[in-house]
Amino acid sequence: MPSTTRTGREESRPLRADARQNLDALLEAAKAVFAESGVDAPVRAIAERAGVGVGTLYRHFPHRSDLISAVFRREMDACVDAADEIAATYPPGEALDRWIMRYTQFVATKRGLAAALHSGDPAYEPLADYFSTRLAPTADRLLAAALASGDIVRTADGSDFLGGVANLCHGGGAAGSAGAARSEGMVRLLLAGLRADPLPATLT
Amino acid sequence: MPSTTRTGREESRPLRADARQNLDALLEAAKAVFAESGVDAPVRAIAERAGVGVGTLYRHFPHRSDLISAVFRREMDACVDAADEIAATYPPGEALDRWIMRYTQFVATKRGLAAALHSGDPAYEPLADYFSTRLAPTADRLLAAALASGDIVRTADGSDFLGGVANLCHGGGAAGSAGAARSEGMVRLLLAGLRADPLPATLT
Amino acid sequence: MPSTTRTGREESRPLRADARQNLDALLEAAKAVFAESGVDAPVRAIAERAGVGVGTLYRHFPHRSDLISAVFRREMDACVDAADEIAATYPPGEALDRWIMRYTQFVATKRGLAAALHSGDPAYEPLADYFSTRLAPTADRLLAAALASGDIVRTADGSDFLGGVANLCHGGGAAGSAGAARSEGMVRLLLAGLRADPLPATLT
Amino acid sequence: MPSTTRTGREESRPLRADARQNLDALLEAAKAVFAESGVDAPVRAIAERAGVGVGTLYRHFPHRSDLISAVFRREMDACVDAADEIAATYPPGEALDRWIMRYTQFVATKRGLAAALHSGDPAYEPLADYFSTRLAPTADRLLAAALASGDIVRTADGSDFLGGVANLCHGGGAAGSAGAARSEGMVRLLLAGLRADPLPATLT
DNA sequence: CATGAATGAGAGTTCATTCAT
DNA sequence: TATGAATGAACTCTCATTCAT
Repeated sequence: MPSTTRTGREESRPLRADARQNLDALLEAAKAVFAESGVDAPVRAIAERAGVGVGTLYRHFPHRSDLISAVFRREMDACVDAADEIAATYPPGEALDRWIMRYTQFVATKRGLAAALHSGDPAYEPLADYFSTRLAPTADRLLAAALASGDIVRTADGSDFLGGVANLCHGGGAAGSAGAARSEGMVRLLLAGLRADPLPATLT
Repeated sequence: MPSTTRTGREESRPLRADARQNLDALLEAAKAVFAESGVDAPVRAIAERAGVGVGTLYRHFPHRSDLISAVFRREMDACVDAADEIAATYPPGEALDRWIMRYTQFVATKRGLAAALHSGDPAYEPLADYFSTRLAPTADRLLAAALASGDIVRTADGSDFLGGVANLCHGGGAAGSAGAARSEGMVRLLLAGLRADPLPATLT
Repeated sequence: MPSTTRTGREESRPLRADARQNLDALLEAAKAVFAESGVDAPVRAIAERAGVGVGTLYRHFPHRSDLISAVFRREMDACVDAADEIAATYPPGEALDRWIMRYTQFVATKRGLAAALHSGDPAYEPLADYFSTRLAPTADRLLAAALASGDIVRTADGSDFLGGVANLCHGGGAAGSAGAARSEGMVRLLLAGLRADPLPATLT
Repeated sequence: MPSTTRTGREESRPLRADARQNLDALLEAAKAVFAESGVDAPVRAIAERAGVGVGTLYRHFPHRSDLISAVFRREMDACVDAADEIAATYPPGEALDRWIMRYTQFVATKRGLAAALHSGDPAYEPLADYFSTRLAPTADRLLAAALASGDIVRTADGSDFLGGVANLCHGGGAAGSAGAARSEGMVRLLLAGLRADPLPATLT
């Protein structure tokens, strides 16, 4: 990998201190701007918020998708990390519920995450891969545990389930607290669906 | 229902035959383009697809929201109309399920519908009103009937429920049939949630 | 002249009654719209105000300049006609002043008249010709009489003088009554200039 | 006076050399285009003439009025500066005449200046203010001096007088040298008006 | 003749991206 | 390396003019 291009994904050598600072500032700024205006927000808004020039942004993140990926990955990591603690603290069913709620917090400020993942744009494949590699298995694990314990009676693909939850949260963020409450209700209903038994033939 | 659907502002004078044709072509084109590229697609793309000049589009639909509203309203009408027949044919629970599935077909190609409804842009209020006036009561009715019959044991606000279903379907359309299958599974799970009993305290 | 094109300028045969009515309505509407929005006002605004379709406007006045000319000519005629009466009633100097003031009324609502006349666009030549043939000689006559009587001590080319007065009135109309008062003061000063004697060498 | 005239909003940081060049090119181009086609000339025409992209124009002058103001202000400054020298060289009456003639040179290529000033558009208030603050007092000063010396026997509001002179010059530029001569004659007549004594009651 | 629907060139404006400094 | 000025494609919208009805 040449030293001139760095996507923020692989780092071949330590960044200079100031470069590191800029990168952090950019990630913070991007997170905030994405939450406010969605992932299609003007590049300039992000650079300004980070206090750097747009050129610097492009140096670190040649494509918009690189920035999006980097931002979301950081938070995916935090979300995944929370799963262990939750699983250790609560019984399987409750752990599932609680982690999903934790996940909704992550997803709440990610306007456009689902759209990006499903856009078909190959630029987002790394992000989708990361999702599949980290978040989906976590969901699978919690689902399996809850099913094994009998806390739920039906399961779903972790990736699909998380995708659904993410979708349910969208618009919710935009519409203020009332929208958030609506979203939460729907997520609860989805979780309830895992406990419904028996099910009419229509839904099988 | 008369066969003439116009710009949303009822006019008393009949349209000229060619104008009527253009209007239909525009609605068809808009529907297709919206499905492909979302409701923010360039105006020109729609006009070109309809085989008319942009001026013609603007004559019929001065604001983008007028076009969006017109397109969506036509299909909302069809969707609502389907409810009566379904309700007359199937027992309440199954009727609910079937109608929701019918609704997912409507929603599948409506990228941006939810975003528009929640955008807060006053231009979309008529559309939101139409949703509240036509679709939401239909859902409420079917939910109430299913609850009364015992086919479901819990209910939800019709508007919220439809919003949730719509959200679950997004991206599904974009990701091809696999995505559609995923969406459908999640919608089924949401419908299952209405049948879950008892529920753990966490989800109450 | 073929019967299919009629510029409003020459009329080879009597117009049908309804055509005549439309033409009058158009001239009235154009006058009003020109006064409000200047001679570059949208064609449609004029047609709508006249209660006719734009096609009708174009039938009578194929070019914008035709309409402008027709409108202005009517009022030029009225203005010229007023000169006789004024000249018969007042001494030469006062007659000049009073007629110029009458002329300012005509010019006040003619935003863009001067611009049109000086645009160099050959389409306005007929209008300029009309101006030279009717208004300018009237001014020349009154100026000559006032000079002969000694009421003024210096004269100017009638066409130039009227052009100057017209220019002085512009912007005045736009700025409301305060602007009109300013314009009037400047016109008075110009008229005063005809009485200044002797003049410093610089101004000769 | 520093040689750097910018967008009208004073900025503390020095412009980059190339930016500075572009800015100058834009001002030159705008001046030329305004003179040729008036202040409503297409933005693109100005950018092209300056050899820059439209984006560059918008960067320096977000609103058309900013560009107009910048162009006109440069020349207003030059015109005002000329007054001191003229006043120091000639007797009051002649100084007035000569400066007004200098002013007509400024105004000759400013199609639309008066219209802009009187448009009522708040965007032009800064320009109008500049006019009132710089040009009008200069005229007032010269008028007062000439009146005090007896070179003229009547005065006028400096702002009104300059406005009148500006109006007299319009169209003059467009109509070539003949038009310019006509305009000049009228301006001389206006200046003569300040010397007319006594005046008939009609003009008082 | 009258109508007004359709056309499409053209104007304004934004913003992703490049690259000179 | 960092900056932000410059670029220009892309988009929205208006309106003069034509022509089918």
